[in-house]
Amino acid sequence: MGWPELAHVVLRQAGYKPGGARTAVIEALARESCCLTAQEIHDRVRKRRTRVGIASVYRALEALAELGLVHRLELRSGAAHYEPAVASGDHHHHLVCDDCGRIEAFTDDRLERAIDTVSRAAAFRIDEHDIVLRGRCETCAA
Amino acid sequence: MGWPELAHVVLRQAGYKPGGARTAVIEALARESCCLTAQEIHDRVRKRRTRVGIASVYRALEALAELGLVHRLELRSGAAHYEPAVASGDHHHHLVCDDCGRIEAFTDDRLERAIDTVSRAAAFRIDEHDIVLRGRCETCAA
DNA sequence: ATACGTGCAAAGTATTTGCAAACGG
DNA sequence: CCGTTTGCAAATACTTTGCACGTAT
Repeated sequence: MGWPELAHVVLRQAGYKPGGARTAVIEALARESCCLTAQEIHDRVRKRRTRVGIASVYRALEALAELGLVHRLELRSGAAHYEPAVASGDHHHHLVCDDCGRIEAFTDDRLERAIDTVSRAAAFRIDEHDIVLRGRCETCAA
Repeated sequence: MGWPELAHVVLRQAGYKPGGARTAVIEALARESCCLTAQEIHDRVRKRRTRVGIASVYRALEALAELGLVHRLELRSGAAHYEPAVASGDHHHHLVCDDCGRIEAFTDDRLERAIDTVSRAAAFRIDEHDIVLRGRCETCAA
């Protein structure tokens, strides 16, 4: 089962009824699986379906984030970024260029294990983690 | 040399002239070294010095962040949080309760080493990293 | 004297909310 | 039918900016 199907199942189980706007948001997220802002999602959705309000995009993203289906990232660019939260496999984190804003994904097992250990030892019941490395990309460093 | 003194030296070297508002912001940050919002800093500064504009607080924080003297954290609470960036020693990260918003600091050497390794291997020239673990605090988990 | 720092008010931007109409079961 | 979802517009919250005045060198 792909992520969009999973999203629909989980939403239904949580008592949400299917609606055009939310479905379109899910499809847009599935199509480009990394770091879209609400505006970017809105733009993409509008290309396929006219008359979609940005408020509906925000509402859809809020519901999806609440259910753990999308991951919300604060990358300091002013607007939040959203991406599908995949159960396992391509769990990743981000590099951000402070100069040009370029965003790149990376994965690292050792880092992940260290995070797991800390999470288990913590007083909080941890169920999510955000890691962002900042600096300059190859181009901007030159 | 403590952090406030360091901040003044670095600011002067960068061409900034001393001014009352910025000095007050530095003192406020030094007094409570973890996670204050611009509003909270403004409130604290006003208790000691009347007639300080929130704009000056933001301007001071921007200058300090630019010079690497304060660390800016996006914790999803709506407002950004700021804290002194200490060279070494008590470099730390944060646990955030998604329910009540409680913020707690933690440190972990193994995690830090893993981050260092990833940073060195990355294509970007990394000079900063943000790590946030999210979940429920002891109280809210119950 | 000159340029930078500051307070205030206004503007800007991302996000949320209220409400009536459209929609789906 | 009935409650949920949606689009639109207005409201909100945080942050930035413009400008005249104060302040330090």
